[in-house]
Amino acid sequence: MLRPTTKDLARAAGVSLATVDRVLNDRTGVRDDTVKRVTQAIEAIGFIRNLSAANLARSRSYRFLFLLPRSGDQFLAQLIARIDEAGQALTTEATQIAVAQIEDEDPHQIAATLGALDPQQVDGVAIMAPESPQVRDAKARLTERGIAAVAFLSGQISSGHLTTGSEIFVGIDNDAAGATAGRLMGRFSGKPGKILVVAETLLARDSLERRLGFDAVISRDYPHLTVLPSLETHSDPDRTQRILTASFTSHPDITGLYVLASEARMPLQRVPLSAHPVIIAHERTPYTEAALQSGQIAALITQDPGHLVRSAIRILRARCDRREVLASQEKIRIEILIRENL
Amino acid sequence: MLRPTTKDLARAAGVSLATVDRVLNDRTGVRDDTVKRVTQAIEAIGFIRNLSAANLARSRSYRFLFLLPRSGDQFLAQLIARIDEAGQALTTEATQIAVAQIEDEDPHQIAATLGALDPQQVDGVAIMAPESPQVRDAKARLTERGIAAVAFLSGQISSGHLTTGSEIFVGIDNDAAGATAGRLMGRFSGKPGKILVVAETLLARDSLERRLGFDAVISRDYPHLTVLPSLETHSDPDRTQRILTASFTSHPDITGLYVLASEARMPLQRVPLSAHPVIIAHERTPYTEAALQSGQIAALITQDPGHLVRSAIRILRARCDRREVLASQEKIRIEILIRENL
DNA sequence: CTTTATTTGAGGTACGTACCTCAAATCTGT
DNA sequence: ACAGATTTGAGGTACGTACCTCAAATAAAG
Repeated sequence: MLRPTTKDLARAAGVSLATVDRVLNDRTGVRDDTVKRVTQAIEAIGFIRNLSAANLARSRSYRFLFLLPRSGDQFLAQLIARIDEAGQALTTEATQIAVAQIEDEDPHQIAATLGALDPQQVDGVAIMAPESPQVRDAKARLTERGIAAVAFLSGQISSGHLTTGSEIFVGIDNDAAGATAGRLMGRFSGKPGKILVVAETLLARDSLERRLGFDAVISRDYPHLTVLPSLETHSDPDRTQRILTASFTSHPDITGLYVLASEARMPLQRVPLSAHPVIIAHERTPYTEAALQSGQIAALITQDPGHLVRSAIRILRARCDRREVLASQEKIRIEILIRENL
Repeated sequence: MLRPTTKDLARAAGVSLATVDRVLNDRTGVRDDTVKRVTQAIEAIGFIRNLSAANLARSRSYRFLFLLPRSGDQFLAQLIARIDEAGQALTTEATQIAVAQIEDEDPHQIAATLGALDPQQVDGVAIMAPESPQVRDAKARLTERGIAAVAFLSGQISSGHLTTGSEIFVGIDNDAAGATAGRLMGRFSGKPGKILVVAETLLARDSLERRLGFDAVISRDYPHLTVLPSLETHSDPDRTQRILTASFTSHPDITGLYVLASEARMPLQRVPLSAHPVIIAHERTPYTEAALQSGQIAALITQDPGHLVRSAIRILRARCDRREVLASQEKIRIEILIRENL
């Protein structure tokens, strides 16, 4: 038996096609008990709306926007590449993907950009922006105006939960990611020593959470290792050079280096050749990949940009269709990359 | 501007809708130069066939079959669960998924099952069966009869390639998976010692390849570790008990245990409490997951069953639609699982 | 230049759903 | 029981494509 159609549903509910249509599309002017009869019939015959046909009929298309920061590293470039790729692949399915980049330092501009989005032109937004009251507010108003939204990679209220209320977050649990790095650092480090932690900035919530997860594991299970206070590069080569040289000089017993940020290129180039620390970094980029291949980096903790992008898109589509998402499919894995499983 | 339709295409090519239809659907009775005019117009205006509408019009549905072995462990159970889940999720998209289990020991029965498939009733098959001439033959004939096929998890001609000719394989590179296990074993093992390798059987190609990859890394980079000859459990508890006890007795310096098969439950229960080897196993099951949580297992090398299933389905669909697949999206990752990134 | 074969065009129906209009049926309050 | 409002039904058109038929146009053969 084929899937029941609206016709079958009308017959089963003992109403006309027009009424079925009214119920299915939340139109007014249907008595409550008639609605109930139809919804019961839906259950009874297992009616499932044919979304393809529906989208065809209303000539609907999904227009999604990825709102990304302007300043970015290779990881951001990867993301954009994956977004474009997904956009290509989805033209078949009436889905258009656009990317907009904004200054990440200015919450007001982000909020303004979100506020200026026209529901007539955009159906959903994936927002990669640091959490702030303005942004949260703007996001809430987006939903009111019928634009779907997901927090993309940053901006989550707290780690460890896929959703906070109706908020959806696409990305990994950064605390767990840090713990993963910590565990590997512990297992890879045979002898006692100090561990240097380098970040671009500790203002970013994700870096902070990773550091916390990292410390928790090291201090609990690897007492022979000491984690030094985080160094912040602020994306400044000179500064990076200075603080790293100073650290390696004052701590000759550095046996590990943990790079919190995705931009591992700069710190790694500054590591003295004499020291051979166990290096663990985040995110896969052409540079970190090469460093992993060459043996300079021991392991990478990553999240697959392709998965991130596709997950965000699936969630936005589900939101637009008022469908539930399969949470199990949307959990982004914390991946461990070594030379052998690149 | 919206996506061009067949009407736009007809206008652009200077032909009628009927002719466009003839060209698009490979019907006979169109002059070569007319075909060329249409195909050129397709390029020129960037026409993309609306697959939803096409499938609606021909009321097409995709019916796929997963052919799995009968005898199986928890990993197989996971696979089946994911297949059912995917089937649920895809009812929206006119895709039906069925599972059939056959005796894995008998290539003839597998070939016979494949041969008996009716193109009227099945559009594609994902085959999880050991490689054999009969099966390969039957698979070739499937394609001739218009049924799409992918090798699922086993049966690949050789590792390291996604495709061999037009053959598609869904699964990980087992040699690399073994190498990954080897690298972790090496890094996790501080002091010299012997490593025990346990498999269900070494007749299975995947176990063999994993072992080779494992050995290569250990012998090249970790000379202080010695890998003992593989032990085969043959799924026999008594035998497992016997050979493991014997091994731990005759080699008191066993510092590592590598479990090749997905069924790690039996060997792990037989490891003497006195020994505290670094244990690395394959596949995530309720049992291995618990062992990872408790700290008995140091790391798991896995492939995500959900990804495997969805990849197979995507490939089968693409085959049916005569589309190309995005290779980058279909590469199954070799995942490393530790307690922190479960 | 016919005759025949091949190629093309015009038009229709269908898929399952959305959305519209108008008339008919049913329910309100009095 | 009636006017008025509300609810329902019947029917149509549309989305983009597939697939069918029949006639008209064109090409190849005699």
